[in-house]
Amino acid sequence: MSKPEEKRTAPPAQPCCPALTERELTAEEAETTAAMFKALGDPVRLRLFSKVASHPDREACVCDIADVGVSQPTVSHHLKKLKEAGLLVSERRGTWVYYRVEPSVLAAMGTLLAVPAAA
Amino acid sequence: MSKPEEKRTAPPAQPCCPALTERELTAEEAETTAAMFKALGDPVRLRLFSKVASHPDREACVCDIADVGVSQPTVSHHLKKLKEAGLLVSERRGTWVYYRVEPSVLAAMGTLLAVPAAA
DNA sequence: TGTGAACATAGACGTATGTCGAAGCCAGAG
DNA sequence: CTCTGGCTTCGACATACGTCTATGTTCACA
Repeated sequence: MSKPEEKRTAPPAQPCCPALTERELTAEEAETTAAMFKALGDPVRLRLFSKVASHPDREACVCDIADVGVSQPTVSHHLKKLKEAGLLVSERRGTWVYYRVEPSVLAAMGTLLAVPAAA
Repeated sequence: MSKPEEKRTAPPAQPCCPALTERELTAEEAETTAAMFKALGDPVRLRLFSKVASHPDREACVCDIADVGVSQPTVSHHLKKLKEAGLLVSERRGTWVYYRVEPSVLAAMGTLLAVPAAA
């Protein structure tokens, strides 16, 4: 524990993987992808994400979404996690900070869960 | 039509939700839905799930998927979690136990992440 | 320049989670 | 019945996680 490990703030948002039903994921793919699912795996984070995602232009000021039943620092903490997972990006505009969803990542996850018509 | 359902600690997520971009989730919806994402939020579990999902007929014997770098009891533990989340169902056939994906749940999650063309 | 508002960071604390080895259960073969 | 192989459960442990309060930082405006 010596060097400050830097967390990814840039989206890994590649066409990361095929549909889960197509072929099994490699250990590496699983690591990356699981991180995204994990980010949405908390009720508070999921609500925050859906609040941002359902806002006009899919972006929202923190002050507009902060009412989720936990303290303000906790909200900030969760938004940071979502950002680190590449699901949101943030931008400061004067007094306020806006969070916006990364559509490519959303699409990638959708693809991952796509289930072919074959039954 | 209706067959005896097995016990789950997490309720089925059939009617669970609209797309995340459509409207914000209620606290209750978020709770249910987050549980599913959480289940896929671990690399080992995600690999196990993709192994089952990519097998013929989307089902596989434990012995076919157990090679994910952790001990066998740990594999069993993770499969149980996936089952509790409603993502897999299991069935014993003689000596072996088979796990199968629940397609409806997969589809529900896909819908959740669907991104409208609203750009 | 000072003050207040909006967010972020730091540190602490209790609980949940992932992992293992050992032991238990169940079904098939002798 | 006994033995053996496949899988689950049990008990224990270290770490990660979510939450809080207190404190920082950055901006707008008088």
